[in-house]
Amino acid sequence: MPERTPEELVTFPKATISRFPLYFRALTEYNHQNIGLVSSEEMAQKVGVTPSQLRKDLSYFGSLGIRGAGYDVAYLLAKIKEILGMDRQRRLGIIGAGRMGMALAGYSGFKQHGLEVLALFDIDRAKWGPVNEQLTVFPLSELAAQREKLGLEIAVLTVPKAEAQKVAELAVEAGFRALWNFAPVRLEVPPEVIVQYEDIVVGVLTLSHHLARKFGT
Amino acid sequence: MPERTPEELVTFPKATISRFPLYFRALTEYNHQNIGLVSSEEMAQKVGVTPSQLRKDLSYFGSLGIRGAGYDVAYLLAKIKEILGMDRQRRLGIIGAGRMGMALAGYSGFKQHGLEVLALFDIDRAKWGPVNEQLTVFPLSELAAQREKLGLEIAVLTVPKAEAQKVAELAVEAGFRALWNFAPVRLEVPPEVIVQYEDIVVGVLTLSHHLARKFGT
DNA sequence: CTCCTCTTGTGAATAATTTCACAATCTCAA
DNA sequence: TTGAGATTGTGAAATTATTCACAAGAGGAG
Ligand SMILES: NC(=O)c1ccc[n+]([C@@H]2O[C@H](COP(=O)([O-])OP(=O)(O)OC[C@H]3O[C@@H](n4cnc5c(N)ncnc54)[C@H](O)[C@@H]3O)[C@@H](O)[C@H]2O)c1
Ligand SMILES: NC(=O)c1ccc[n+]([C@@H]2O[C@H](COP(=O)([O-])OP(=O)(O)OC[C@H]3O[C@@H](n4cnc5c(N)ncnc54)[C@H](O)[C@@H]3O)[C@@H](O)[C@H]2O)c1
Repeated sequence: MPERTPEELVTFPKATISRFPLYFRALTEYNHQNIGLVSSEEMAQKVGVTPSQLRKDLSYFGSLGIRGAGYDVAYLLAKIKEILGMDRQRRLGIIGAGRMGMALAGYSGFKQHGLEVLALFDIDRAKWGPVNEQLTVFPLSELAAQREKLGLEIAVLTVPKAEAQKVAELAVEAGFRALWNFAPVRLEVPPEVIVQYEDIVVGVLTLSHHLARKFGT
Repeated sequence: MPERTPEELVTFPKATISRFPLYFRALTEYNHQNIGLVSSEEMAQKVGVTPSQLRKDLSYFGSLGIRGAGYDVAYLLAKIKEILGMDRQRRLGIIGAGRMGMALAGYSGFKQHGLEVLALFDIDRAKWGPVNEQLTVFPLSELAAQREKLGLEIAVLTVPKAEAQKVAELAVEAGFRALWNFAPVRLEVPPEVIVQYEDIVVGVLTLSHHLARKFGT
Protein backbone atom coordinates (compact mmCIF):
# COMPACT_ATOMS: atom_id res chain seq x y z
CA MET A 1 0.00 0.00 0.00
CA PRO A 2 1.50 3.36 -0.95
CA GLU A 3 2.09 5.37 2.18
CA ARG A 4 0.11 8.54 2.57
CA THR A 5 2.19 11.61 1.81
CA PRO A 6 2.94 13.43 5.08
CA GLU A 7 1.23 16.54 3.70
CA GLU A 8 3.38 19.35 5.05
CA LEU A 9 0.60 21.21 6.79
CA VAL A 10 1.77 24.76 7.25
CA THR A 11 -0.99 27.26 7.70
CA PHE A 12 -0.59 30.89 6.72
CA PRO A 13 -2.74 33.98 6.28
CA LYS A 14 -4.86 34.03 3.17
CA ALA A 15 -3.45 37.41 2.30
CA THR A 16 0.00 35.90 2.04
CA ILE A 17 -0.82 34.21 -1.23
CA SER A 18 -2.32 37.36 -2.65
CA ARG A 19 0.99 39.14 -2.11
CA PHE A 20 2.99 36.54 -4.00
CA PRO A 21 2.11 37.92 -7.43
CA LEU A 22 3.63 41.21 -6.32
CA TYR A 23 6.81 39.50 -5.22
CA PHE A 24 6.88 37.54 -8.44
CA ARG A 25 6.71 40.65 -10.60
CA ALA A 26 9.36 42.46 -8.59
CA LEU A 27 11.68 39.48 -8.88
CA THR A 28 11.04 39.25 -12.61
CA GLU A 29 12.17 42.83 -12.94
CA TYR A 30 15.31 42.24 -10.87
CA ASN A 31 16.02 39.29 -13.09
CA HIS A 32 15.74 41.44 -16.21
CA GLN A 33 18.06 43.97 -14.67
CA ASN A 34 20.52 41.19 -13.96
CA ILE A 35 20.28 41.67 -10.25
CA GLY A 36 21.09 38.33 -8.68
CA LEU A 37 20.62 39.05 -5.01
CA VAL A 38 18.11 41.27 -3.26
CA SER A 39 17.37 42.11 0.37
CA SER A 40 13.93 41.95 1.94
CA GLU A 41 14.25 45.66 2.61
CA GLU A 42 14.85 46.54 -1.02
CA MET A 43 12.16 44.27 -2.37
CA ALA A 44 9.56 45.18 0.26
CA GLN A 45 10.07 48.83 -0.54
CA LYS A 46 9.45 48.12 -4.19
CA VAL A 47 6.18 46.29 -3.73
CA GLY A 48 4.90 48.38 -0.84
CA VAL A 49 4.94 46.03 2.14
CA THR A 50 7.13 45.92 5.26
CA PRO A 51 10.34 43.91 5.15
CA SER A 52 9.20 41.74 8.04
CA GLN A 53 5.97 40.95 6.29
CA LEU A 54 7.85 39.87 3.22
CA ARG A 55 10.18 37.66 5.26
CA LYS A 56 7.30 36.18 7.21
CA ASP A 57 5.34 35.46 4.04
CA LEU A 58 8.28 33.62 2.53
CA SER A 59 9.13 31.81 5.75
CA TYR A 60 5.86 29.84 5.60
CA PHE A 61 7.33 28.02 2.62
CA GLY A 62 10.73 27.29 4.05
CA SER A 63 14.00 29.04 4.50
CA LEU A 64 14.29 30.62 1.10
CA GLY A 65 16.93 33.28 1.64
CA ILE A 66 20.58 33.52 2.61
CA ARG A 67 21.25 35.02 6.03
CA GLY A 68 23.55 37.95 5.89
CA ALA A 69 23.11 38.28 2.14
CA GLY A 70 19.50 38.42 0.95
CA TYR A 71 17.42 36.40 -1.48
CA ASP A 72 18.78 34.79 -4.62
CA VAL A 73 16.52 36.21 -7.30
CA ALA A 74 16.50 33.23 -9.64
CA TYR A 75 16.02 30.73 -6.84
CA LEU A 76 13.21 32.67 -5.17
CA LEU A 77 11.53 33.18 -8.51
CA ALA A 78 11.52 29.43 -9.08
CA LYS A 79 10.17 28.81 -5.60
CA ILE A 80 7.36 31.31 -5.98
CA LYS A 81 6.42 29.80 -9.31
CA GLU A 82 6.16 26.47 -7.60
CA ILE A 83 4.09 27.85 -4.74
CA LEU A 84 1.67 29.59 -7.10
CA GLY A 85 1.46 26.57 -9.35
CA MET A 86 3.12 28.54 -12.13
CA ASP A 87 5.84 25.97 -12.68
CA ARG A 88 3.56 24.35 -15.19
CA GLN A 89 1.24 25.98 -17.71
CA ARG A 90 -2.35 26.51 -16.58
CA ARG A 91 -4.89 26.41 -19.35
CA LEU A 92 -8.00 28.54 -19.18
CA GLY A 93 -11.31 28.29 -21.01
CA ILE A 94 -13.45 31.41 -21.07
CA ILE A 95 -17.21 30.96 -21.05
CA GLY A 96 -18.97 34.03 -22.40
CA ALA A 97 -17.24 35.69 -25.35
CA GLY A 98 -18.61 39.14 -24.63
CA ARG A 99 -16.75 42.33 -23.74
CA MET A 100 -15.11 41.04 -20.59
CA GLY A 101 -14.40 37.60 -22.00
CA MET A 102 -12.73 39.03 -25.07
CA ALA A 103 -10.69 41.52 -23.05
CA LEU A 104 -9.35 38.68 -20.91
CA ALA A 105 -8.73 36.51 -23.97
CA GLY A 106 -6.49 39.22 -25.37
CA TYR A 107 -4.67 40.02 -22.15
CA SER A 108 -0.95 39.74 -22.70
CA GLY A 109 -0.13 39.68 -18.99
CA PHE A 110 -1.25 36.09 -18.49
CA LYS A 111 1.67 34.51 -20.30
CA GLN A 112 4.40 35.56 -17.90
CA HIS A 113 2.34 34.03 -15.09
CA GLY A 114 2.12 30.65 -16.77
CA LEU A 115 -1.49 31.18 -17.76
CA GLU A 116 -2.85 30.53 -21.22
CA VAL A 117 -6.30 31.09 -22.67
CA LEU A 118 -6.92 28.24 -25.11
CA ALA A 119 -10.61 28.50 -25.92
CA LEU A 120 -13.75 30.57 -25.59
CA PHE A 121 -17.30 29.27 -25.38
CA ASP A 122 -20.55 31.05 -26.07
CA ILE A 123 -24.21 30.26 -26.51
CA ASP A 124 -24.60 32.77 -29.31
CA ARG A 125 -23.84 31.14 -32.67
CA ALA A 126 -22.95 34.48 -34.18
CA LYS A 127 -19.81 34.39 -32.05
CA TRP A 128 -18.72 30.89 -33.00
CA GLY A 129 -15.59 30.49 -35.07
CA PRO A 130 -11.94 31.54 -35.03
CA VAL A 131 -10.98 34.80 -33.34
CA ASN A 132 -7.41 34.73 -34.59
CA GLU A 133 -4.77 32.11 -35.39
CA GLN A 134 -4.64 30.65 -31.89
CA LEU A 135 -8.12 31.15 -30.56
CA THR A 136 -11.62 29.92 -31.40
CA VAL A 137 -15.05 30.49 -29.91
CA PHE A 138 -16.78 27.15 -29.52
CA PRO A 139 -20.45 26.39 -28.95
CA LEU A 140 -21.22 25.76 -25.31
CA SER A 141 -21.99 22.16 -26.16
CA GLU A 142 -18.30 21.60 -26.90
CA LEU A 143 -17.32 22.38 -23.33
CA ALA A 144 -16.56 18.87 -22.10
CA ALA A 145 -14.89 17.73 -25.31
CA GLN A 146 -12.60 20.75 -25.61
CA ARG A 147 -11.76 20.75 -21.92
CA GLU A 148 -10.46 17.23 -22.32
CA LYS A 149 -8.78 17.80 -25.66
CA LEU A 150 -7.03 21.03 -24.73
CA GLY A 151 -6.39 20.15 -21.10
CA LEU A 152 -8.33 23.10 -19.72
CA GLU A 153 -8.24 23.38 -15.94
CA ILE A 154 -9.83 26.68 -15.09
CA ALA A 155 -13.20 27.90 -16.36
CA VAL A 156 -13.54 31.66 -16.51
CA LEU A 157 -17.17 32.75 -16.18
CA THR A 158 -17.92 35.96 -18.06
CA VAL A 159 -21.59 35.43 -18.78
CA PRO A 160 -24.49 37.63 -17.66
CA LYS A 161 -25.21 37.16 -13.97
CA ALA A 162 -28.59 35.57 -14.63
CA GLU A 163 -26.80 32.79 -16.52
CA ALA A 164 -23.90 32.29 -14.15
CA GLN A 165 -25.34 29.57 -11.91
CA LYS A 166 -26.53 27.50 -14.86
CA VAL A 167 -23.21 27.90 -16.65
CA ALA A 168 -21.28 27.01 -13.49
CA GLU A 169 -23.20 23.76 -13.32
CA LEU A 170 -22.42 23.01 -16.95
CA ALA A 171 -18.73 23.70 -16.31
CA VAL A 172 -18.69 21.34 -13.34
CA GLU A 173 -20.48 18.71 -15.38
CA ALA A 174 -17.88 19.16 -18.09
CA GLY A 175 -15.18 18.32 -15.57
CA PHE A 176 -13.86 21.71 -14.41
CA ARG A 177 -12.76 21.78 -10.77
CA ALA A 178 -11.80 25.48 -10.65
CA LEU A 179 -14.03 28.41 -11.57
CA TRP A 180 -13.05 32.05 -11.84
CA ASN A 181 -16.32 33.94 -11.68
CA PHE A 182 -16.71 37.51 -12.92
CA ALA A 183 -20.48 37.61 -12.51
CA PRO A 184 -21.63 39.32 -9.32
CA VAL A 185 -23.42 36.31 -7.85
CA ARG A 186 -22.56 33.61 -5.35
CA LEU A 187 -22.40 30.19 -6.98
CA GLU A 188 -23.69 26.92 -5.54
CA VAL A 189 -21.25 24.20 -6.51
CA PRO A 190 -20.17 20.82 -5.11
CA PRO A 191 -17.60 21.10 -2.31
CA GLU A 192 -14.69 19.77 -4.34
CA VAL A 193 -15.00 22.63 -6.80
CA ILE A 194 -12.99 25.78 -6.05
CA VAL A 195 -14.57 29.12 -6.89
CA GLN A 196 -12.69 32.39 -7.00
CA TYR A 197 -14.84 35.50 -7.18
CA GLU A 198 -13.76 38.60 -9.03
CA ASP A 199 -15.94 41.45 -7.92
CA ILE A 200 -14.87 44.39 -9.97
CA VAL A 201 -17.04 47.05 -8.35
CA VAL A 202 -15.58 46.47 -4.89
CA GLY A 203 -12.47 48.41 -5.81
CA VAL A 204 -14.19 51.39 -7.30
CA LEU A 205 -16.81 51.55 -4.54
CA THR A 206 -13.99 51.55 -2.02
CA LEU A 207 -12.67 54.60 -3.81
CA SER A 208 -16.13 56.12 -3.80
CA HIS A 209 -16.43 55.52 -0.08
CA HIS A 210 -13.07 57.19 0.54
CA LEU A 211 -14.10 60.17 -1.54
CA ALA A 212 -17.31 60.44 0.45
CA ARG A 213 -15.42 60.22 3.75
CA LYS A 214 -12.31 62.20 3.09
CA PHE A 215 -13.60 64.95 0.92
CA GLY A 216 -17.21 64.82 2.03
CA THR A 217 -18.40 64.61 -1.55
CA MET B 1 -13.28 80.80 13.71
CA PRO B 2 -15.45 77.93 12.47
CA GLU B 3 -15.19 75.06 14.88
CA ARG B 4 -13.61 71.90 13.59
CA THR B 5 -16.23 69.34 12.67
CA PRO B 6 -16.25 66.59 15.32
CA GLU B 7 -15.45 64.04 12.61
CA GLU B 8 -17.28 60.99 13.82
CA LEU B 9 -14.22 58.81 14.01
CA VAL B 10 -15.41 55.25 14.02
CA THR B 11 -12.78 52.83 12.90
CA PHE B 12 -13.66 49.51 11.34
CA PRO B 13 -11.94 46.66 9.53
CA LYS B 14 -10.99 47.41 5.95
CA ALA B 15 -12.80 44.27 4.86
CA THR B 16 -16.05 45.71 6.14
CA ILE B 17 -16.32 48.11 3.25
CA SER B 18 -15.54 45.42 0.72
CA ARG B 19 -18.56 43.45 1.97
CA PHE B 20 -20.95 46.35 1.50
CA PRO B 21 -21.36 45.82 -2.24
CA LEU B 22 -22.55 42.29 -1.44
CA TYR B 23 -25.09 43.62 1.03
CA PHE B 24 -26.16 46.24 -1.45
CA ARG B 25 -26.89 43.68 -4.17
CA ALA B 26 -28.76 41.38 -1.82
CA LEU B 27 -30.91 44.27 -0.64
CA THR B 28 -31.57 45.36 -4.21
CA GLU B 29 -32.91 41.90 -4.91
CA TYR B 30 -35.13 41.89 -1.83
CA ASN B 31 -36.42 45.22 -2.96
CA HIS B 32 -37.31 43.85 -6.39
CA GLN B 33 -39.07 40.94 -4.74
CA ASN B 34 -41.05 43.41 -2.64
CA ILE B 35 -39.58 42.11 0.58
CA GLY B 36 -39.67 44.99 3.02
CA LEU B 37 -38.01 43.49 6.05
CA VAL B 38 -35.16 41.03 6.30
CA SER B 39 -33.26 39.44 9.18
CA SER B 40 -29.49 39.38 9.49
CA GLU B 41 -29.71 35.60 9.38
CA GLU B 42 -31.55 35.52 6.07
CA MET B 43 -29.38 38.13 4.42
CA ALA B 44 -26.08 36.75 5.74
CA GLN B 45 -26.99 33.35 4.38
CA LYS B 46 -27.63 34.88 0.98
CA VAL B 47 -24.30 36.67 0.69
CA GLY B 48 -22.23 34.03 2.43
CA VAL B 49 -21.13 35.65 5.69
CA THR B 50 -22.10 35.00 9.30
CA PRO B 51 -25.07 36.89 10.75
CA SER B 52 -22.93 38.40 13.48
CA GLN B 53 -20.45 39.66 10.94
CA LEU B 54 -23.22 41.34 9.01
CA ARG B 55 -24.62 42.94 12.15
CA LYS B 56 -21.19 44.05 13.29
CA ASP B 57 -20.39 45.53 9.88
CA LEU B 58 -23.58 47.56 9.92
CA SER B 59 -23.20 48.57 13.55
CA TYR B 60 -20.10 50.62 12.75
CA PHE B 61 -22.39 53.00 10.93
CA GLY B 62 -25.09 53.29 13.54
CA SER B 63 -28.11 51.38 14.70
CA LEU B 64 -29.62 50.58 11.33
CA GLY B 65 -32.05 47.79 12.12
CA ILE B 66 -35.14 47.20 14.21
CA ARG B 67 -34.67 44.97 17.24
CA GLY B 68 -36.94 42.02 17.25
CA ALA B 69 -37.87 42.57 13.63
CA GLY B 70 -34.90 42.83 11.26
CA TYR B 71 -33.70 45.40 8.77
CA ASP B 72 -35.96 47.62 6.72
CA VAL B 73 -34.81 46.93 3.19
CA ALA B 74 -35.45 50.36 1.70
CA TYR B 75 -33.93 52.18 4.65
CA LEU B 76 -30.82 50.02 4.79
CA LEU B 77 -30.39 50.33 1.05
CA ALA B 78 -30.41 54.11 1.36
CA LYS B 79 -27.93 53.98 4.23
CA ILE B 80 -25.52 51.73 2.37
CA LYS B 81 -25.69 53.98 -0.66
CA GLU B 82 -24.75 56.85 1.57
CA ILE B 83 -21.88 54.95 3.17
CA LEU B 84 -20.49 53.87 -0.19
CA GLY B 85 -20.93 57.33 -1.64
CA MET B 86 -23.50 55.99 -4.07
CA ASP B 87 -26.14 58.48 -3.06
CA ARG B 88 -24.80 60.74 -5.74
CA GLN B 89 -23.56 59.82 -9.20
CA ARG B 90 -19.81 59.17 -9.51
CA ARG B 91 -18.36 60.01 -12.87
CA LEU B 92 -15.48 58.04 -14.28
CA GLY B 93 -12.99 58.85 -17.02
CA ILE B 94 -11.13 55.91 -18.51
CA ILE B 95 -7.58 56.50 -19.68
CA GLY B 96 -6.52 53.90 -22.23
CA ALA B 97 -9.23 52.92 -24.71
CA GLY B 98 -7.84 49.44 -25.32
CA ARG B 99 -9.40 46.09 -24.61
CA MET B 100 -9.83 46.52 -20.88
CA GLY B 101 -10.82 50.15 -21.12
CA MET B 102 -13.50 49.40 -23.68
CA ALA B 103 -14.83 46.43 -21.71
CA LEU B 104 -15.23 48.65 -18.66
CA ALA B 105 -16.76 51.43 -20.72
CA GLY B 106 -19.45 49.02 -21.85
CA TYR B 107 -20.09 47.45 -18.48
CA SER B 108 -23.76 47.67 -17.66
CA GLY B 109 -23.27 46.85 -13.98
CA PHE B 110 -21.89 50.28 -13.08
CA LYS B 111 -25.18 52.11 -13.36
CA GLN B 112 -26.97 50.42 -10.48
CA HIS B 113 -24.01 51.33 -8.28
CA GLY B 114 -24.24 55.01 -9.10
CA LEU B 115 -21.21 54.88 -11.37
CA GLU B 116 -21.08 56.38 -14.82
CA VAL B 117 -18.37 56.31 -17.46
CA LEU B 118 -18.51 59.66 -19.23
CA ALA B 119 -15.32 59.75 -21.29
CA LEU B 120 -12.35 57.80 -22.55
CA PHE B 121 -8.91 59.16 -23.26
CA ASP B 122 -6.17 57.72 -25.43
CA ILE B 123 -2.87 58.74 -26.90
CA ASP B 124 -3.56 56.96 -30.16
CA ARG B 125 -5.31 59.29 -32.60
CA ALA B 126 -6.84 56.36 -34.44
CA LYS B 127 -9.05 55.83 -31.37
CA TRP B 128 -10.26 59.42 -31.07
CA GLY B 129 -13.89 60.14 -31.79
CA PRO B 130 -17.33 58.96 -30.74
CA VAL B 131 -17.77 55.36 -29.63
CA ASN B 132 -21.56 55.56 -29.52
CA GLU B 133 -24.18 58.18 -28.77
CA GLN B 134 -23.05 58.80 -25.20
CA LEU B 135 -19.36 58.14 -25.28
CA THR B 136 -16.31 59.67 -26.95
CA VAL B 137 -12.62 58.92 -26.92
CA PHE B 138 -10.71 62.16 -26.37
CA PRO B 139 -7.05 62.93 -26.95
CA LEU B 140 -5.06 62.71 -23.76
CA SER B 141 -4.47 66.46 -23.96
CA GLU B 142 -8.17 66.99 -23.22
CA LEU B 143 -7.90 65.38 -19.81
CA ALA B 144 -8.04 68.48 -17.63
CA ALA B 145 -10.66 70.25 -19.73
CA GLN B 146 -13.02 67.30 -19.90
CA ARG B 147 -12.56 66.40 -16.26
CA GLU B 148 -13.77 69.86 -15.36
CA LYS B 149 -16.50 70.03 -17.95
CA LEU B 150 -17.97 66.58 -17.24
CA GLY B 151 -17.31 66.56 -13.52
CA LEU B 152 -15.13 63.46 -13.61
CA GLU B 153 -13.92 62.32 -10.21
CA ILE B 154 -12.27 58.97 -10.74
CA ALA B 155 -9.60 58.23 -13.34
CA VAL B 156 -9.49 54.62 -14.46
CA LEU B 157 -6.02 53.64 -15.66
CA THR B 158 -6.10 50.98 -18.36
CA VAL B 159 -2.87 51.82 -20.15
CA PRO B 160 0.14 49.54 -20.62
CA LYS B 161 2.10 49.17 -17.42
CA ALA B 162 5.11 51.01 -18.81
CA GLU B 163 2.91 54.08 -19.26
CA ALA B 164 1.01 53.88 -16.01
CA GLN B 165 3.26 56.07 -13.82
CA LYS B 166 3.43 58.80 -16.45
CA VAL B 167 -0.31 58.70 -17.03
CA ALA B 168 -0.99 58.77 -13.29
CA GLU B 169 1.01 61.96 -13.04
CA LEU B 170 -0.95 63.49 -15.90
CA ALA B 171 -4.21 62.53 -14.23
CA VAL B 172 -3.13 64.12 -10.95
CA GLU B 173 -2.05 67.25 -12.82
CA ALA B 174 -5.43 67.30 -14.50
CA GLY B 175 -7.06 67.43 -11.09
CA PHE B 176 -8.03 63.82 -10.35
CA ARG B 177 -7.85 62.86 -6.67
CA ALA B 178 -8.86 59.21 -7.11
CA LEU B 179 -7.20 56.66 -9.38
CA TRP B 180 -8.38 53.14 -10.13
CA ASN B 181 -5.34 51.42 -11.52
CA PHE B 182 -5.53 48.23 -13.63
CA ALA B 183 -1.85 48.20 -14.58
CA PRO B 184 0.25 45.84 -12.46
CA VAL B 185 2.55 48.51 -11.03
CA ARG B 186 2.71 50.53 -7.85
CA LEU B 187 2.16 54.22 -8.48
CA GLU B 188 3.99 57.10 -6.84
CA VAL B 189 1.49 59.87 -6.24
CA PRO B 190 1.10 62.78 -3.82
CA PRO B 191 -0.36 61.74 -0.46
CA GLU B 192 -3.73 63.39 -1.00
CA VAL B 193 -4.41 61.20 -4.02
CA ILE B 194 -6.18 57.88 -3.38
CA VAL B 195 -5.12 54.91 -5.47
CA GLN B 196 -7.06 51.67 -5.67
CA TYR B 197 -5.23 48.79 -7.30
CA GLU B 198 -7.04 46.16 -9.33
CA ASP B 199 -4.72 43.22 -9.73
CA ILE B 200 -6.54 40.79 -11.91
CA VAL B 201 -4.06 37.91 -11.80
CA VAL B 202 -4.22 37.63 -8.01
CA GLY B 203 -7.53 35.82 -8.24
CA VAL B 204 -6.55 33.33 -10.87
CA LEU B 205 -3.16 32.66 -9.28
CA THR B 206 -4.94 31.96 -6.01
CA LEU B 207 -6.91 29.35 -7.90
CA SER B 208 -3.73 28.01 -9.42
CA HIS B 209 -2.15 27.76 -5.99
CA HIS B 210 -5.15 25.85 -4.66
CA LEU B 211 -5.01 23.48 -7.61
CA ALA B 212 -1.34 22.88 -6.93
CA ARG B 213 -1.98 22.25 -3.22
CA LYS B 214 -5.22 20.36 -3.22
CA PHE B 215 -4.85 18.25 -6.28
CA GLY B 216 -1.09 18.25 -6.49
CA THR B 217 -1.22 19.33 -10.12
C1' DC C 1 -50.97 46.92 30.26
C1' DT C 2 -48.32 42.69 30.57
C1' DC C 3 -46.06 38.99 28.88
C1' DC C 4 -43.82 36.44 25.42
C1' DT C 5 -41.17 36.05 21.30
C1' DC C 6 -38.02 37.68 18.23
C1' DT C 7 -33.88 39.80 16.54
C1' DT C 8 -30.75 43.55 16.88
C1' DG C 9 -26.55 45.90 18.82
C1' DT C 10 -22.50 45.36 21.20
C1' DG C 11 -18.97 44.50 24.88
C1' DA C 12 -16.00 40.65 25.73
C1' DA C 13 -13.64 36.55 24.16
C1' DT C 14 -11.36 34.42 20.62
C1' DA C 15 -8.87 34.07 16.45
C1' DA C 16 -6.05 35.74 12.79
C1' DT C 17 -2.57 38.68 11.08
C1' DT C 18 1.13 41.81 11.35
C1' DT C 19 5.03 43.80 13.51
C1' DC C 20 8.91 43.61 16.62
C1' DA C 21 13.29 42.40 18.02
C1' DC C 22 17.00 39.60 18.21
C1' DA C 23 19.56 35.06 17.85
C1' DA C 24 21.36 32.59 14.03
C1' DT C 25 24.41 32.51 10.51
C1' DC C 26 26.24 33.90 6.04
C1' DT C 27 29.80 36.84 3.45
C1' DC C 28 33.87 39.04 2.91
C1' DA C 29 38.17 41.14 3.91
C1' DA C 30 42.43 40.95 5.99
C1' DT D 1 41.06 31.76 10.45
C1' DT D 2 38.96 35.27 12.55
C1' DG D 3 36.09 39.16 13.26
C1' DA D 4 32.99 42.79 11.62
C1' DG D 5 28.98 43.75 9.34
C1' DA D 6 24.85 42.39 7.14
C1' DT D 7 20.39 40.25 6.75
C1' DT D 8 17.53 36.30 7.36
C1' DG D 9 14.13 33.41 10.08
C1' DT D 10 11.16 33.26 13.76
C1' DG D 11 9.13 33.14 18.50
C1' DA D 12 6.69 36.56 21.11
C1' DA D 13 4.12 40.86 21.41
C1' DA D 14 1.00 43.93 19.43
C1' DT D 15 -2.62 44.86 16.59
C1' DT D 16 -6.65 43.91 13.92
C1' DA D 17 -10.70 41.16 12.72
C1' DT D 18 -14.25 37.89 13.72
C1' DT D 19 -17.32 35.35 16.57
C1' DC D 20 -19.83 34.71 20.81
C1' DA D 21 -23.40 35.40 23.87
C1' DC D 22 -26.66 38.00 25.95
C1' DA D 23 -28.92 42.44 27.46
C1' DA D 24 -31.78 45.73 25.20
C1' DG D 25 -35.49 46.88 22.87
C1' DA D 26 -39.59 46.18 19.50
C1' DG D 27 -43.96 44.32 18.47
C1' DG D 28 -47.96 41.64 18.85
C1' DA D 29 -51.60 38.96 21.35
C1' DG D 30 -54.80 38.97 24.71
N1 LIG E 1 -17.68 44.33 -18.98
C1 LIG E 1 -17.03 44.49 -17.84
O1 LIG E 1 -16.16 45.35 -17.72
C2 LIG E 1 -17.32 43.63 -16.67
C3 LIG E 1 -16.71 43.94 -15.47
C4 LIG E 1 -16.95 43.15 -14.35
C5 LIG E 1 -17.80 42.09 -14.43
N2 LIG E 1 -18.41 41.80 -15.58
C6 LIG E 1 -19.30 40.65 -15.58
O2 LIG E 1 -18.93 39.78 -16.62
C7 LIG E 1 -20.09 39.20 -17.18
C8 LIG E 1 -20.10 39.51 -18.65
O3 LIG E 1 -20.11 40.92 -18.85
P1 LIG E 1 -19.92 41.54 -20.27
O4 LIG E 1 -19.91 43.01 -20.10
O5 LIG E 1 -18.79 40.90 -20.95
O6 LIG E 1 -21.30 41.11 -20.96
P2 LIG E 1 -21.57 40.83 -22.51
O7 LIG E 1 -23.05 40.89 -22.66
O8 LIG E 1 -20.71 41.68 -23.34
O9 LIG E 1 -21.10 39.32 -22.72
C9 LIG E 1 -21.79 38.20 -22.24
C10 LIG E 1 -21.54 37.05 -23.21
O10 LIG E 1 -22.06 35.84 -22.63
C11 LIG E 1 -22.74 35.12 -23.64
N3 LIG E 1 -23.73 34.26 -22.99
C12 LIG E 1 -24.95 34.58 -22.52
N4 LIG E 1 -25.53 33.52 -21.97
C13 LIG E 1 -24.67 32.50 -22.08
C14 LIG E 1 -24.72 31.14 -21.70
N5 LIG E 1 -25.76 30.63 -21.04
N6 LIG E 1 -23.66 30.36 -22.00
C15 LIG E 1 -22.59 30.89 -22.63
N7 LIG E 1 -22.50 32.15 -23.04
C16 LIG E 1 -23.53 32.95 -22.74
C17 LIG E 1 -23.36 36.17 -24.52
O11 LIG E 1 -23.63 35.63 -25.81
C18 LIG E 1 -22.25 37.22 -24.55
O12 LIG E 1 -21.34 36.95 -25.58
C19 LIG E 1 -21.27 39.78 -16.44
O13 LIG E 1 -21.67 38.88 -15.43
C20 LIG E 1 -20.73 41.02 -15.83
O14 LIG E 1 -21.37 41.32 -14.64
C21 LIG E 1 -18.18 42.54 -16.71
N1 LIG F 1 -7.00 43.05 -21.06
C1 LIG F 1 -7.22 42.60 -19.84
O1 LIG F 1 -8.05 41.70 -19.64
C2 LIG F 1 -6.50 43.18 -18.68
C3 LIG F 1 -6.68 42.56 -17.44
C4 LIG F 1 -6.04 43.07 -16.33
C5 LIG F 1 -5.22 44.17 -16.44
N2 LIG F 1 -5.05 44.74 -17.62
C6 LIG F 1 -4.17 45.90 -17.66
O2 LIG F 1 -4.83 46.97 -18.28
C7 LIG F 1 -3.92 47.72 -19.07
C8 LIG F 1 -4.40 47.76 -20.49
O3 LIG F 1 -4.53 46.44 -20.97
P1 LIG F 1 -5.22 46.16 -22.36
O4 LIG F 1 -5.23 44.69 -22.53
O5 LIG F 1 -6.50 46.90 -22.44
O6 LIG F 1 -4.15 46.80 -23.35
P2 LIG F 1 -4.39 47.45 -24.79
O7 LIG F 1 -3.07 47.47 -25.43
O8 LIG F 1 -5.53 46.76 -25.46
O9 LIG F 1 -4.85 48.93 -24.48
C9 LIG F 1 -3.99 49.93 -24.02
C10 LIG F 1 -4.50 51.27 -24.54
O10 LIG F 1 -3.78 52.33 -23.92
C11 LIG F 1 -3.45 53.28 -24.89
N3 LIG F 1 -2.26 54.03 -24.44
C12 LIG F 1 -0.97 53.64 -24.50
N4 LIG F 1 -0.19 54.57 -23.94
C13 LIG F 1 -1.00 55.55 -23.53
C14 LIG F 1 -0.77 56.78 -22.88
N5 LIG F 1 0.46 57.19 -22.53
N6 LIG F 1 -1.83 57.56 -22.62
C15 LIG F 1 -3.08 57.16 -22.95
N7 LIG F 1 -3.36 56.01 -23.56
C16 LIG F 1 -2.31 55.22 -23.84
C17 LIG F 1 -3.23 52.50 -26.14
O11 LIG F 1 -3.37 53.34 -27.29
C18 LIG F 1 -4.32 51.45 -26.04
O12 LIG F 1 -5.52 51.90 -26.60
C19 LIG F 1 -2.56 47.05 -18.92
O13 LIG F 1 -1.82 47.69 -17.93
C20 LIG F 1 -2.92 45.66 -18.47
O14 LIG F 1 -1.91 45.11 -17.67
C21 LIG F 1 -5.67 44.28 -18.75
